[in-house]
Amino acid sequence: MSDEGPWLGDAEQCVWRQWTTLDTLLPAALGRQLQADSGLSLPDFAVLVQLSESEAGRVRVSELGQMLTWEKSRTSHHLTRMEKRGLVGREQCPDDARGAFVAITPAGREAIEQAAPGHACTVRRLVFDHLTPDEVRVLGEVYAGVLARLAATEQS
Amino acid sequence: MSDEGPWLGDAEQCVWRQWTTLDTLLPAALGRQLQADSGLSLPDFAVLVQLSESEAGRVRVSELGQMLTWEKSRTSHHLTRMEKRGLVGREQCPDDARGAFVAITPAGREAIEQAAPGHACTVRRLVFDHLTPDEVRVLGEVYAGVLARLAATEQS
DNA sequence: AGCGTCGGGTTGATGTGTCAACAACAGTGC
DNA sequence: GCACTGTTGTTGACACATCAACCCGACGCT
Repeated sequence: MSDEGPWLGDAEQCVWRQWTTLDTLLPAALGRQLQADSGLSLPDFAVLVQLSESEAGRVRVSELGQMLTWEKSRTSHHLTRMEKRGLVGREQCPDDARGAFVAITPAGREAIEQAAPGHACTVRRLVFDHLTPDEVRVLGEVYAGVLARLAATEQS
Repeated sequence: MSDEGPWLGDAEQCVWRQWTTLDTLLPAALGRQLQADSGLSLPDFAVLVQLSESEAGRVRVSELGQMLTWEKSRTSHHLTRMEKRGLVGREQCPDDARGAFVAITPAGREAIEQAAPGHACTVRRLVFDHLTPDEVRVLGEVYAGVLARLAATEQS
């Protein structure tokens, strides 16, 4: 286990393939359900969650990017698409003339309120309903560790 | 836990956000390393792994799609891009005139042999080096369960 | 043979994500 | 005031992913 060569051990190899497969299939399945159910994509949903949880339903664009851990250009592009569909709107920032707010629109709020229960249910059905509290705890610890190492790598 | 409402519990909610964040950051980090190191993308690498592990370095296109759990059009589009860069080649199938083989080229083999150690090392550094065998085991069980439920959902 | 259906694979349109370059403003120091 | 630097956000070009539509050869039927 964890020997010197560059390669992964058998068990690790196996888990890693499951990991990448899941990375392909799970977002695809969740996205299809969400799309069919409410016309939202998974990224749309993530944006609307953050906005609807925020004070006055609006946040600075960069702040939204940090909450989602999205690159700034990804954020900008996606907001442009969502704005075109009337889910969010951009507003000027009084304090900082180069900045901007994104605000959820009534249509956006309605979309997410209609979409959320079904989405949460799908997540539970596919993932959490069959997990023990202990497994959830281990997942949380493992993910926290990987995220910490990622953060350490980024800033170097 | 796992009560009646459609929502996730606190611990589950937290793990789910970690999960989606990881889904954003981990492939991005791995992809950047791979790209900088060898000019390959993560999907390129996945294709080349399958091909280099296959007999004679070639497989049917649909078989490759199944190994990667990719949609057929994704497979086709990606092979077209890789073919343009000389990493793989398409060959006719003698048994079935509508079918096709993909084969790894010498350039493709060289690319993956040069890229693999660094990639494996990054995966170990970010993920596996800090995991106990027990955590790896739990991950495997959890992922297997989710994959099974996904498979069950697909065909319904 | 002729016909209908299925399956393998490609294509085009569109949505999504990344990088590099840029425009515009803020903050600091002179 | 003026340059310098850092930050906010947008844009364009390109890689990647999905869906629906399609082509064409295989297979089964009569």
